[in-house]
Amino acid sequence: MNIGTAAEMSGVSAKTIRYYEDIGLVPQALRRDNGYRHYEQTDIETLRFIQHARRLGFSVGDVAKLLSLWRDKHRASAEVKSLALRHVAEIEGRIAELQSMRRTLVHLSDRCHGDDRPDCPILNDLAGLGKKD
Amino acid sequence: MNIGTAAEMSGVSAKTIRYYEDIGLVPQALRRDNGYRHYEQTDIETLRFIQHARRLGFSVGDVAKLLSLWRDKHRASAEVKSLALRHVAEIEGRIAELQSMRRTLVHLSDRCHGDDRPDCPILNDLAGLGKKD
DNA sequence: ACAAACATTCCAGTTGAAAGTAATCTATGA
DNA sequence: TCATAGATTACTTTCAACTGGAATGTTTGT
Repeated sequence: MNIGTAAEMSGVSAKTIRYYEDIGLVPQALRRDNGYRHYEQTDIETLRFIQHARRLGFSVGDVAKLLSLWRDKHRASAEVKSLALRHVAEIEGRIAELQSMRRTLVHLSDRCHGDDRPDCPILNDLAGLGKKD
Repeated sequence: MNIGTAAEMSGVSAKTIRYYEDIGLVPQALRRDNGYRHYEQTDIETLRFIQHARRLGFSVGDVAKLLSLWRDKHRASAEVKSLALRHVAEIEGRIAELQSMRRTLVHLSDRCHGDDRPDCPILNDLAGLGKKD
């Protein structure tokens, strides 16, 4: 099949498939006589694998590692797990940061009247005038 | 004071202060005879305000709005609150995405032996072979 | 025969928020 | 006096992962 069909079947755009080939994430596709890239079912599976991993937030670099582990039938699952857990830790770090921001903002918003009055704890806090409750 | 001192006192790097001036987030600093930018205590307060808002994840664009609300002594706190709540909603959206990723990854990792065996539910799932429990 | 849909390569641009680099000028302290 | 530190402007580069567009070639359908 051609790249367009591969794109549709994998959920990875044609543009992105070429890009992945470019950066070496996927091997160079075989070419037909007309120069068109040619894809098999196994290529689609690879692209889907990539797509799933990307949706789970793995970086392209991590996806490359996961792909190579996937292809290595003798890999130790420990390696995969460790990569996944490192990623989980990173995600948790980002969540913690965001939650901390959220807590502060919610707290400040709760104490802001949100009406016509100019008095606003949110601005006061940003200005460093926040008083502790 | 010079830009270096202002940077130190505000927590915003000199480079970034110039950048903020460049994009109009802060007004152009007054210049001394030697061409050096000159900062007063009030400028530091502004920079700190910006720094705090940035740390809470507000975009530079939002910070500009917050700054102008801060300067407007007659603003309605409702406007500030609405901006903050919109930002909270955005943060919550990002948190939800990350949590969904995390849940999936933790679930998969839990079922991965993480030893020498090659069998790995994480890779199986990425490959689309995940079985539901 | 001809248009449309699809393919190719190659180069550039996008996003946001800075940080890096270079060349030059000014100030400060031993 | 000279080294060093800090300042200036003006560009360029970074990060990540694509995306857009131009110019051109190929296939498919009517």
